[in-house]
Amino acid sequence: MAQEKRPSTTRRSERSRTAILTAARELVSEVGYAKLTIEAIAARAGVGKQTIYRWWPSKGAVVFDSILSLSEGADDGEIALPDTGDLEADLKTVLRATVAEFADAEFEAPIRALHTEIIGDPELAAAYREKMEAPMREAKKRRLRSAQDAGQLSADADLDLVLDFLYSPLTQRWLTRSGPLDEAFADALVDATLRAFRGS
Amino acid sequence: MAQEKRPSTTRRSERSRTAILTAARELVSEVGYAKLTIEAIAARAGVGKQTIYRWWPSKGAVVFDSILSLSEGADDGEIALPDTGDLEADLKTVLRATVAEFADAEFEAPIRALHTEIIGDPELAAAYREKMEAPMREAKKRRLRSAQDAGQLSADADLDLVLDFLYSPLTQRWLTRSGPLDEAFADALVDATLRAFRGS
Amino acid sequence: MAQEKRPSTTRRSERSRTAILTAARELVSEVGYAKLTIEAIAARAGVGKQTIYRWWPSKGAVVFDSILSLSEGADDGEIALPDTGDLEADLKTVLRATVAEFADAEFEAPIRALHTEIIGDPELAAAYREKMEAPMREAKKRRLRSAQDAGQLSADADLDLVLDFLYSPLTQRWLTRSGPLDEAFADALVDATLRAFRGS
Amino acid sequence: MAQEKRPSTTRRSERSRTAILTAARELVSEVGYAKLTIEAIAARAGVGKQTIYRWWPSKGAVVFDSILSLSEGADDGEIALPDTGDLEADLKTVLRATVAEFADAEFEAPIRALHTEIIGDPELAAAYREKMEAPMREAKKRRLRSAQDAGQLSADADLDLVLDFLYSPLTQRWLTRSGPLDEAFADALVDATLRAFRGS
DNA sequence: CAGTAATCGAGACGGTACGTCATGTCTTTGT
DNA sequence: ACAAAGACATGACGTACCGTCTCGATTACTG
Repeated sequence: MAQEKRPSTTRRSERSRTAILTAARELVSEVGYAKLTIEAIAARAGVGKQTIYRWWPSKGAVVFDSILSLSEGADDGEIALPDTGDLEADLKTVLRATVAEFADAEFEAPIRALHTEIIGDPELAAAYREKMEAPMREAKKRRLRSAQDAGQLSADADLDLVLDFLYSPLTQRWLTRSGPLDEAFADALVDATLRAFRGS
Repeated sequence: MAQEKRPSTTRRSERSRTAILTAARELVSEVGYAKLTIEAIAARAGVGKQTIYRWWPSKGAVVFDSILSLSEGADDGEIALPDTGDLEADLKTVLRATVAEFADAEFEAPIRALHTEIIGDPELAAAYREKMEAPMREAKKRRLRSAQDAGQLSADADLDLVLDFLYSPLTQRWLTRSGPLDEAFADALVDATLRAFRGS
Repeated sequence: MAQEKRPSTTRRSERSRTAILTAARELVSEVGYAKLTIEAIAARAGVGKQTIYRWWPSKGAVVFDSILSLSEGADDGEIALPDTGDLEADLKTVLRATVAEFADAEFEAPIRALHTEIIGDPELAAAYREKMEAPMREAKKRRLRSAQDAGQLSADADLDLVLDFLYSPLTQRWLTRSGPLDEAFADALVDATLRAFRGS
Repeated sequence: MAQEKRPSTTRRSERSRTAILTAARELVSEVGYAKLTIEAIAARAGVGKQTIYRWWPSKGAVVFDSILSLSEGADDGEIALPDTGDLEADLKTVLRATVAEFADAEFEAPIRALHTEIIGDPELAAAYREKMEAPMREAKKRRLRSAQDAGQLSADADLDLVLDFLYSPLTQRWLTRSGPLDEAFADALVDATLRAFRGS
């Protein structure tokens, strides 16, 4: 819960915390991030506004935690990407899955909201990278390293760069709705990326 | 001015229009997009609020026009990227220039503001693509086509995809501040992209 | 309207002003001054809170004006007390009327509210004296002067002191509910006061 | 301590009680009654809010007790007004003392606060009369009775009315700041009152 | 002298109202 | 006829207190 300043003397109500996070998630989906208000979250959660202000510094932080709380518990263990030995196939599977996620309004709305806020709030951006992006990025790198060991990827490839090539165009299209976001696109990204970083 | 609903009877005060656009640009730089208000723009411009509401549908549209007005007149003629015959060198020149732009707070702030709004406003996003991105994209494609003719780029390369590879990682890093944005990064993007789409 | 800071450029909505004053009067009677809130007044009047804050500096000022507005128009002409030639009878008539007013909850509540605020707000107290008490006090003094001319009251009696004797015990009993407030009391006040200030 | 509902099993912390009363007195003088808050009293007294709510029913009750506690111990014995045999002189002495009290901000502020609350709270008003006013009023009546015995005051004078004449104008002026509150005024009140109730 | 129960400081809680700010519309005034 | 000025109803902001409610930690009576 990087965004919260939890004091040591935690007399905090777990019931309220959960209700707030749930309300935030629901409301983002229903009215969108721009029209989301602290008052509406408080009302929906059956909570005083002060209880939100006491524990979160901003609307963005609440939404951040509301998303984070979805994957709670799961992130204790390490995330693992499929590893069938066939890098191309595995990457296409993963990117197609990402494409599917971006097509699901339920998942998409809160994350889009988060990205809106991230652009203007460096602190929130840092928290996002640390708590949400980093674990996934590490998992992906593990898969790529395995590919390097198998000679499917150049041994000296900059893995961060590889991931940028795979995911940035996807994310960009999703955020700006600048083009079709389908499996063909995902596949094309994998193909081109592998051409660029294939082992000699 | 795609965002404005200019009536046929244009009795519009050019003085006010300019003052509003200038005030908007200044204020975005000074206080950021999130804290930008119509009232502040009107006050700074010495203009009634109604004069803004009469001609622009939203805060985003004003900012959009305020950016657009910077490059006014220039967009009549065609933009042309350098073409020395050396694709790699030319692309690195161009991407390094983009990196430099993103480092200049004066230029960066309003465009960052615009991106914030674009994420949540599909209409504004379309206007952005049509009025601001498309001309640049076309110019870039012309340069790439020239490279295809010269055999420096695969003849069947999807040029939109090539541009995505070149620019998406750059834009993504800039927006999310997720890593250093320097010339080395620009060069690496060019190198990898060319590896992926080099003519056989 | 001593409490309002009416600017010269009065673009003020008379409809709103009246609605606010009426709502204030009603609410004081209904819930009492202590539980009266600006928000409730605004809601009842169908008015934005800002419209109240724009024109009145405090809750007390609104209530003050709401009372004042009752007697509006009437205070242009001079108020006159009955003058039958019989001072004792006339004073008893007037004091009995005051007693009756204090017994009427509709009239009593707002004035009691005003007194609560007056104790703690010297500025409001001054406005009260100037706008509401002074005209009545003058009218009473005129009657007393007529009595002096008729030799029913000592020529050198301090008329302010006479009025204090007549009204202070009445007001005090009313405010603190420290004793019965009836016609007998009113009569006793007149009798004793006349004994003290009767012409030799 | 009429306002407290002291249980038989008094486990109550005398230290806390005193700290609360002292804090209340100080704060009324510092910020005035209207801006006095339970939270501020608790904070200043180094006491939990509940400790106040446990023992007092209202803010007014705390202030009431805070004033009452000043004169603690003294009220066991009977209060006696000076009795030199000269009623006029004695009354002037006493009323001048009252005038002096009202001029002392330290004494005046809490009592003014109390009066504010008394106007709107009949229960508190009753407690005030019983615990604070009654003993003084009795003492004053004893002095007046002594004057009746000495023939300085009409034998059938209503002593409560006499006291109203002496004190109401004084209290009224003090509360509403409607005029100068000086020794001349005190003397004038005594003179007029004695004229009204002098023995034939 | 231990057990136990009420009281204590502390402060989180669901609320209400505060006074301010900005929205987008409407009205007045000056030019 | 416009535009500046700005009042208006609306509604969210973030803060201050309300009175209630846990929390341990004293504390002082009782068994």
